[in-house]
Amino acid sequence: MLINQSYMTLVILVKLLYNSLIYDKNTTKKEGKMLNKEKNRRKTEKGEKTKQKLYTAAATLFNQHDFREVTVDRIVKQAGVAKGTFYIYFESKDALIVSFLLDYVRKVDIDYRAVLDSFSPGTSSSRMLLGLISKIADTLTDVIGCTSMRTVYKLLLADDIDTDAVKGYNRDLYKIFSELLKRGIESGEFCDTLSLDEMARHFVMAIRGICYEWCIRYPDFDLKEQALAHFQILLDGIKVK
Amino acid sequence: MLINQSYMTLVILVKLLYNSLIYDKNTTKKEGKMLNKEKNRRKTEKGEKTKQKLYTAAATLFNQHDFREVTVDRIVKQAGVAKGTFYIYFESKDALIVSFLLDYVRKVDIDYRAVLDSFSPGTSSSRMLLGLISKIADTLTDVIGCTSMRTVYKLLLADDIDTDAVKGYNRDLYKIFSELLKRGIESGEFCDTLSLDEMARHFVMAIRGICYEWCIRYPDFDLKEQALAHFQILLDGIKVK
DNA sequence: TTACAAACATGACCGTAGTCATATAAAGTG
DNA sequence: CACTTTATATGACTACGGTCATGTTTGTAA
Repeated sequence: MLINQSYMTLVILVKLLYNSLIYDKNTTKKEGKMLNKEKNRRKTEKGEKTKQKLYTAAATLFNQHDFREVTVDRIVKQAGVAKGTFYIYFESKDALIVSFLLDYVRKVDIDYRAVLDSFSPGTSSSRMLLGLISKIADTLTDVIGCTSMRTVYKLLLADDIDTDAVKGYNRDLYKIFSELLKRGIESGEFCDTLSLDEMARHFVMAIRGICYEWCIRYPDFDLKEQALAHFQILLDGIKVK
Repeated sequence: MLINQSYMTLVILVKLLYNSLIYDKNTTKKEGKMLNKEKNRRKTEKGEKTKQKLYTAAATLFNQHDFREVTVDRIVKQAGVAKGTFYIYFESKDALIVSFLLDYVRKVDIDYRAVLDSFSPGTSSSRMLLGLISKIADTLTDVIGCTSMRTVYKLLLADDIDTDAVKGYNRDLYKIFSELLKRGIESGEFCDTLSLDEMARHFVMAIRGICYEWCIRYPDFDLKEQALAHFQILLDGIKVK
């Protein structure tokens, strides 16, 4: 349902959506303590192995069933460990899902610059931006899928995610847009009444609004088509008249 | 926390967000059957009374505590009925929350036309639209509140909401935008490269994107300011050059 | 070796949303 | 009236996410 590796393209959008959303108990906890001698590596490795067992079990199940259908009990049973053990390595089921989605995204992630570079140098910034949007839409539709995005959006709204983590959640896409916008302003294509930062922020907001709409209206909503039309308006709004 | 009636303004946005999202088991079930003689009204009234007891109990608790803190057990205890009874009248706890929010919104809702009519006849459509956005932002910030909006957005993403219900969720705001856009096009202020329908759709999407951002970045996000800036861009994008 | 701390593991246990077989009472029907 | 149907009500029960006191293994240091 989720894995569909053949489609190679970029997934900036999703990546940024999870960025620093990941609060991996294990990693965080160890960061400060595991730089001891080599001796206790055996201890650590055992834990790491258990964590991996849990993760693998979960991943297997996630690929076969809906997130909701995969219970923690099933995961621990499949992994052959006790339930309590799960919570040694993962903050919550949600945290594991986020972790899983992030890993998945990493696999299909490629350098967005490759996409931008594929355009001939003379291409207008608008065109490049629309090209990027197009790619993102394709990836979301064909690789990530609506179900996963839904989960992401729900998790982002979860109360138990610390504010700081959320704040930096979209640095990446933000940066890309920022660069493209800068290019457009410098070439005199876009006007600079708004600061780069603000413009980029609005673009990120827009793309999330569209994605959200897609999530709740799926399948009666053509993400790519709507996204392109929407950004066309936004671009017209910032173009030099 | 939620009730703050002194602030009288419109809440189209939220209203539309729930519209037809409400699947009230009782009402739906009865619609086809309760048009019998007057005799069975006593039966119905008893049920209606129980439902009211539950609703009132829930409302009381919701006004004192967070939605999450108000458990179904607490509600039925306060109402003095058994747990199973709750599920006769409400599909789920979420459904009740949605119902509650909708009712709440109805209370603070006023005719949006009053707002639009408050502008002098010569006012540009852009200006009116921005005025509307401004009002909506105020209402969301001061009356509805971020917590409730968060809940709404989460519920919209819930898997167990039937697609049909979601589809028509934004008719109202859609209509308002549509009218304003029509006015703008007729006066030659906006260009008509896109159909009215599509333009309105994009506006609705935009406002939800901004609200979503507000929900996850709260309190470090000025909804009104950002919304106005965003719509300024969109308006520039559809203005006749 | 002994003692102790830290990592690792366990499963009984809890709170909560939601279900269901069962029961009762009211309304319709003949 | 008796009989059936249907709305109403119940609370024990299940499923699931998450917790915690307790126990076990492993590494370290006296």
